[in-house]
Order: sequence, then C-alpha cells, then structure tokens
Amino acid sequence: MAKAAKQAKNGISDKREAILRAGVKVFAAKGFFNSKVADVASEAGVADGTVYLYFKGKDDILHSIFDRAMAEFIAEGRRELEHIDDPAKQIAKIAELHLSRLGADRSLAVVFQIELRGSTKFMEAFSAAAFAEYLEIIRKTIERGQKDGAFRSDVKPIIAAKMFYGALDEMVTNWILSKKPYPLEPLAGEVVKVFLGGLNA
Amino acid sequence: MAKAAKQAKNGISDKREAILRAGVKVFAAKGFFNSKVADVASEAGVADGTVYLYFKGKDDILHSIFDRAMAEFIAEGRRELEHIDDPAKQIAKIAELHLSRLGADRSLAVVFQIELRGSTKFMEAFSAAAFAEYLEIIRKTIERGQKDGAFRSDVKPIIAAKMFYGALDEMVTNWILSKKPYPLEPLAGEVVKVFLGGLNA
Amino acid sequence: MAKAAKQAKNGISDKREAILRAGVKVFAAKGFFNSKVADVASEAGVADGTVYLYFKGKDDILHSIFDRAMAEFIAEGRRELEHIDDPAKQIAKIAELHLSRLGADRSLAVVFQIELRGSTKFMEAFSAAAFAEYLEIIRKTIERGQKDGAFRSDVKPIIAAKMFYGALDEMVTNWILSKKPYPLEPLAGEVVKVFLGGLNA
Amino acid sequence: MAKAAKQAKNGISDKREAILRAGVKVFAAKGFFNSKVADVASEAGVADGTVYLYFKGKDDILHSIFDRAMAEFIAEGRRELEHIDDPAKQIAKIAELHLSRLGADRSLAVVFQIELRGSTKFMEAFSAAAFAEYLEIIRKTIERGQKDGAFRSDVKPIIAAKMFYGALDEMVTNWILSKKPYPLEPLAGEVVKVFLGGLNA
DNA sequence: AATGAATGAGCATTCATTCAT
DNA sequence: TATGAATGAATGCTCATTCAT
Repeated sequence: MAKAAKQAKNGISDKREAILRAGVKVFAAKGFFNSKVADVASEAGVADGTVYLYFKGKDDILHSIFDRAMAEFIAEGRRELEHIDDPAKQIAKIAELHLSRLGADRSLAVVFQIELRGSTKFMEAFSAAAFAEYLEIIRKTIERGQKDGAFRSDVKPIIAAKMFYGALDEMVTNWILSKKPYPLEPLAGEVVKVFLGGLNA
Repeated sequence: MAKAAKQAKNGISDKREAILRAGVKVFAAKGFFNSKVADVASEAGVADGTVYLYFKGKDDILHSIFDRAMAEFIAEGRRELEHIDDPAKQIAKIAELHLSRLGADRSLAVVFQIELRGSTKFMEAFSAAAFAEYLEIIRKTIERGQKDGAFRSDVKPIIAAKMFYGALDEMVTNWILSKKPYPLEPLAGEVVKVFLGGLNA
Repeated sequence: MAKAAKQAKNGISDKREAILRAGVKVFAAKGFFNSKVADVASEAGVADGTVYLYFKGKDDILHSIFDRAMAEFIAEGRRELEHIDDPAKQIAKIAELHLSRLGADRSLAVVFQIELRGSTKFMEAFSAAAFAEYLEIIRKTIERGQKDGAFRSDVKPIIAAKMFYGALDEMVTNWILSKKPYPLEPLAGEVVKVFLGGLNA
Repeated sequence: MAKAAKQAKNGISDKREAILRAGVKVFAAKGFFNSKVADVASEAGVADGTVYLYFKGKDDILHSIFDRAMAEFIAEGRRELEHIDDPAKQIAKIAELHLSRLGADRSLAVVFQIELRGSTKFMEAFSAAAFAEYLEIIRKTIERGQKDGAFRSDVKPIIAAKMFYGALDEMVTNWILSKKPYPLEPLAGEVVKVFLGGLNA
C-alpha cells in the first residue's frame, strides 16, 4: 500500500490519535502533573521525541484532549437537539447526553472533572471558549422555554443554566470519586425532575 | 515581655497563621503546582526552612488550608442552622452562607474551587471526610423536609443534595472565572428559588 | 558512520567510562560526601542529568568504581598467581601486585583507602563480597604453605591473612597521606620479608 | 551545693562529656555524615544550641572524640610500657592494649575504624598528630629491639611499625564488620607471634 | 550557661524538551 | 517521519549554625 493511501486509510494521523488516547489514560491514572511525557509516549507506543512532532508540549496534549472531546460533545448535542422542539425534552436530552457520554468513558471523565481543573490557566481557557458554548446551548434552551411560557420567567436563564450544568457536573464528580461503581446515566431523570419541577411539594 | 503575654499578643502561632494565609494567596495566584515553597515563605515573611517547622511539606499547607476553612465553614453552618426549623428556610440559609463565605474571600474560593481539585489524591481526601459531612447536612435537611411533607418524596435526598451543592459550586466557579467582578451572595436567592420551586411554570 | 563502527570507536560506552574516571578523580580530590554530582558530571564533560542515564545515583558511582576495580584486581591476581607454585613466592607476588596496582593510580588508591571506608554501609558491602574473595586468596595460599610444611602450622591461616592484608593496606594508607611522594611498590619486599621471616633475630 | 563545688565534683563539664559520649554512640550507629547535630544533642540530653557552647561544630565533636581517646590511649600505653624492658614484651603489651581497649568499646572502635577515615581531611589531621605519636612509640620499641640485638636489623623500623599497626588495625576492622560476635583481645597473641617470629617454618 | 525557634545556603534528582542521526 | 540519548533548568527539603531570650 502506498504511503498516501495508508495515510488516507488511517486518517490524518495514526500517531496523533494514539497519543491523545494515551494521554487520557495516563492523565486519568496518575494526574496531569504527575504524568511524564515519557509515560504518555510509552503508552502510545511511540518514542518520546515523536510526541513533539504532533504536539507543542505536555500542556498541548491536555488542551487537545479537551478540544477534541468538547467539539464532539457539542456536535453530538446539536445533532440530537435539532429534532426536538419541546424545551423540557431538550433539557432532558442534554442531561442524558452529558451523563451517558462521560459515564461511558471513565478516564475521559476523570480528565474533565479533575485534571482540567487543576490550573486556573486551563480553567480560564476552558471557561472562555468551548465551555461557554456549551452553557450557551443550555441557556438558549431555557430562554426558549420561557418565551413559550413553558418555563417560569422570573429566573435569569443564565443562572438556571449554570445551576443545571453544576448539578450534572456534580453527579459526574461524585460518580468518579465513588468507591462503588454504579451507572451514571440513570441519574439524568432525577436531575431533570428536580430541575424542572422543583423540590417543593 | 512575659511568655504568656507574648502568646496572647501573637496568638497561638504567628508564623503558622502567616504561612497559611500566604499559602492561600500564593496558591490562588499561581496555582498549587506552580507555586514554590519559597514563594509561600517569602509571602509569609519567614525563611524557607521555617515552613517545615509548622508543616510537613507543600502538600500539608494545602491540606491544612482546606481543613481549617472547612471546619470553620461547617461549624458556622451548624450554628446558624440550629435556630431554624423550616427545612426550606434552612436550605436558603445554606445557600446564603455558602455563597457569602466564599464570596468574601476570592483567594480562598480559588483554592477551594480550582486548586483542591487538581489532584485525585486531594479530591479523595476531600470527598472522604469534610465534604461528606457538608453534603450530609444538606441531605438531612432535605430528608426532614420530605418527612414534614414540605418537600416532594419521589426524589432521593442524596441526589437532590448533590444537585444543590453542585449548583452552588458552579456559581462560585463561574464567579471566580468571570472577568467582570460581581457580588456572589445575591445569587443565593435565585438558586434556592429554582431548586425549591423548579423551572416549570 | 555505521553504528557498529561508532560503537567500536567509542567502546561500549564512552560516557559511562568518562563518568567513572571522573568519579575517581573528584571523589579522591574532595571526598565522596563533599563531591557534588555536578562536579563529577562536569569533570566527565557531560550534563548533570546524563549521570542518571548510566548510574542510579551518586552512591552507585562509588559502588561501580569499586566493583570494576576490584574485579580487575582479582582477575589480574589470579592470572599472575597461576604460574607460581611456591606459596612464599605467591605471597611475594600478591604484595607486589597490591602495592604496584594502587601505587600506580593515586586517585583510585584514595578512593579505596579513604572514601570506601567512610560508611559502614559500603564497608559491609565491601567486606561481604569482593573483599572476602581477596582475603580468601591470601588465606588459601597460606594454608597451602602450611600443608607443604613451608609455613609454620601453629598460626590460624585466616589470622595471618588478615595481618598480611592489614600490613599492605597500612602501607597504602600511609603512602597516600604522606606529604612527600615516594614509590609504593618497593615496600612489597620489606613487608614480605617481615611477614615470612618475622622480626626476631 | 555551691556551683563551684558542683563543677569540681562533676569535672570541668558534665555537658561536654555527655556530648562526647553521645557523639560516639550516634556516629557509630548512623555514620558521621548521616548523623545530625540534633541527634547528638538529643542523645546527650541537651538543647541543640548547647552543643555550640562546647564545640565549634559537628566536625569538632568528631575531632574531640579522637583527641581525647587517643590521648588516653597513648597515656595508658606509656604508663604500661614503662615497667617493661624487653622490646618483645613491649610489642606484646601494645598489641594487647590496642585490642583490649577497642574491643571493650565497640562504638568507639567503629568511630575509629570507620568514621574517622571517611574524609581525607580527618585522615590528614589524624596522620599528622596523635597517630604519628602512636606509631612513633611502636617504631622506637622496634628500634630498641634492633639495638639490643633482639630484633633483626635488616628491616626499617618504621616499615615494621606500620606493618604491626596495620595488622592490629585490620583485626579491629574485621571484628567490627563481623556478623558474629567474638572477643577481640585474644587475637593479640597470634598477631605478636607472627609479627615477631614470622610465618616461615 | 542554656535554650530551641529561626535561618537560609546547599544539592541530588527529575523530566520536558531538543536535535543529530 | 521517527528516534531516544542527551540536556540542564528547576525545586522541595535538610540541617548546621545562630541568637534573642
């Protein structure tokens, strides 16, 4: 098989993918600061120096893990929400996607919940870009619900959106830290029930 | 000056306090992993070696910051909640305390929201001990409300407690990362309104 | 240049050799405890970190110096003694080799006589392994002489062996510490004369 | 009891003695470089700072241990040898004193055999001063024996003295490093027998 | 004389990154 | 592209020594 053909078959790069996957695994297992570039390279089956052909440095690996996952996450979210009109059902779908996605990949969840928060630098980048977009999707959904009259209007949509995100986020963090394994996705229903209906009888 | 008088004047320990305060400031500004012990010592106005007379190491400073703040936090919470009977009002008080406390000390909030989460090791300690106690206070309040008939009973109290904590937590994290300053405490009312009353019209 | 050619030119390892030689020089000049790894690296013409590619740490350099020299020492001893039958002549040859070898490399002698004794840890390792082998060679030679009837039999061979070793060892130590330089090897004859013939007239 | 009287009763200083004794114990147990001044102070039952009222520093403790022991050693040697005329009997007495003295205090022996040799600095001081005096006593004894006609004259007295010292020294070192305990003093007779009579039948 | 809290210089080791091959 | 040997900057911690009390 010609080189070009092989490239085409394997996507832009075999190695870049392998390094990203290795990064998720290693960072989740040992923590970002305690992980060595050599660990990631070894896990990916490449030489240390090869990492620098695909990434600027250790930080860039973490950054790229986040970027790629978040892009996929948002794309999938938009795709799934397109076909839903009812804002309440959209909220339910977001919860379901959020928890099923992270619940399906514990290592990725650990990187998202723990490692990405270990530095204000990352948090700021996180906050500034893709995270804002994610929150915006939730906010707009709530806003639409308020315009429809389905949701109460005496609540600022951005606050409600953050609450919803925070609630989901906490479910994931608790799930990661829990000593006993349990399925994460089923919690989506509970969260949505309280978020939409409130706690009062 | 007599020994007792000096003690009284300086508190139990001048230096330990100074180092803890310096730790909060430095860790918040530069991140735990990027902070040097020398930075903390210098900020506290003591020699590098002095840090090791009061703490086992860099980790122990972070740990101690958390322990002390959490103990105060929980003690204040219990004290304030004693005089309140209505579970809904207790929930409101918790939100108010949570946001006013962290809203009053941005550096401490940064350490709590960002630095303490940067390692699974700390998260596990965090989760295991004091955090569990905090969550338990919320859970019991909700449970009481359910027994009273004030809160709906088709929701697991622990899930609702995590949601509530997650919502508050997200308010704090967003507040920290926000480029524009704004008061944090006023958000307590909004959070409680949605949590108790739900979003549906 | 082909890999094999380079290997041949550089020997198995250029750097490892250079570091060992530098270690002997630096340890002899400043003492093991007062030598910095950076001193050894600098003397060897490599970066600090490179030392750790070839040795586990500072201790391991000292250990390796000893192991290599002792192995050579013993190998040479066995080789030379093979062709000699007379135990008295073997004793003479041992003294000659011992003093000529150490007398030819003052730095190595310093490391052997001074630095290797600075810790019970090293002394125990020293005693346990190669040193015991060296002493055993001497002991067997004496034993053979006793069986031949050449040596008196009312002396325990192991005691005599230790005495002989101790006498040679003291010659070396005094030679090292002496302010005036003098050749070490010629003392072999004197030592052997007294050891074999005794002091009494 | 008046202060002066107490001083008189306790000797020049209680504390100095205590620190020296503690030094021997601690240095023997952990090695000079691995011993902390604080360890010695604690073992001596004094505060860290007190050590510096009696000694210039850590080095000075080791130095003083050596000086005091060596002075006693030499004084005792001279005292015992005065009453002996026969050089051969004097040689026997030196061996006996050397081995009985060090054999009676394993910690002191460890400090002498191991710790004092860990640095060329100490070895040079050692060599220069008291050790030279000790060797001189042996040398003169041999010289006298040669003049008497009791000892052979074709051997340089200083070489023979070093041999004798080296042989005794090796007995002590082996005794220290031996895993099995055995009495040291009885070896004196063996050493003297070989030294005086030689190994040849 | 005695204390012991405070000091701060000193150093072995790690590991992200480079670059000759 | 890929390698991996080599680099060298960076830092947490120790401990001999000081000095105010």
